[in-house]
Amino acid sequence: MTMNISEVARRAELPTKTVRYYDDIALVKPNGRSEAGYRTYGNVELSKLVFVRRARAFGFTIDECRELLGLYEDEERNSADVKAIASKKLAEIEAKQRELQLLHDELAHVVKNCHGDDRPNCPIIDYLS
Amino acid sequence: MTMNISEVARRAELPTKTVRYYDDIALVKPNGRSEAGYRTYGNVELSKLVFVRRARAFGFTIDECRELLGLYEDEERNSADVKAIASKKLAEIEAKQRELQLLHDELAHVVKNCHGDDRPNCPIIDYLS
DNA sequence: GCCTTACATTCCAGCTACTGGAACCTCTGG
DNA sequence: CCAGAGGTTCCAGTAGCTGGAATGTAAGGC
Repeated sequence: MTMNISEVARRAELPTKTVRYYDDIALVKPNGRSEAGYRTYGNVELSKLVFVRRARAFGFTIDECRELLGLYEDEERNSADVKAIASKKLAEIEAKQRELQLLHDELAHVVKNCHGDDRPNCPIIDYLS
Repeated sequence: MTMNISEVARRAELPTKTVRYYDDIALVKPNGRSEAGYRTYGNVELSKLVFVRRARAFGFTIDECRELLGLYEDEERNSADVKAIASKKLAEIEAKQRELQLLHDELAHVVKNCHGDDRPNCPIIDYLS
């Protein structure tokens, strides 16, 4: 399964520009180049791109993504290290889940309590103050 | 309850630099200035800052935050509009929740399946490929 | 074989959302 | 009155893309 940049980008749900940028900064490298110099990608690279997209969407920095990808790549690293880093990131994600729930609830409150007709003065204003 | 910038920043869990920046771009304005020109903040501004911090942490842009804050502020806007915008954002947040769960599960898989001793070769490598 | 169209390349400029630092002013306690 | 903490503005720099120009290449129709 070998793909050009636009196909891997489409599947990873990332702009091609971003995929090219991730190559430039050596975050996710193509698995090779064609005769003409086109980047080629396989399924492993696709998985990494999807993973990075998700991690980036939740505020992990590029360097943190590098660290997270390292979990999959560095077979030399012993698995106690892997487990320690992954556990730390997992705790961060769980904290993010709780915060996201709070944001969700705040907005749900708006949706639930605004009557949805044309009367002005949404009750959320009192709620916030 | 009136606060200086450092106190409101501490409570909102934002850097003072960022709070000052949000004033500059007119996202969250202080409720006034002291004699000496110090920014002053009340509870409403604090709530807004917390709300913005959460929204920003999940990839909403500054302009989207402006729109979301508008839900609380614009008493002229009829509540059908408010409800429509809030519902749209709520759907986005729910999509983010599902994506975050996927990221969580992927990492949990690492934590669960890496034996956590010093044997190399974490099984996640096979899982990804 | 050539033309068109779509897609690829590099490079460089610009944008968003901060972030650090300099130079300076002000409030507070000893 | 002075030190130190915390406030101000302004300007420069960073992270992570993102758009555009100039150019090269693969694939199907005439």
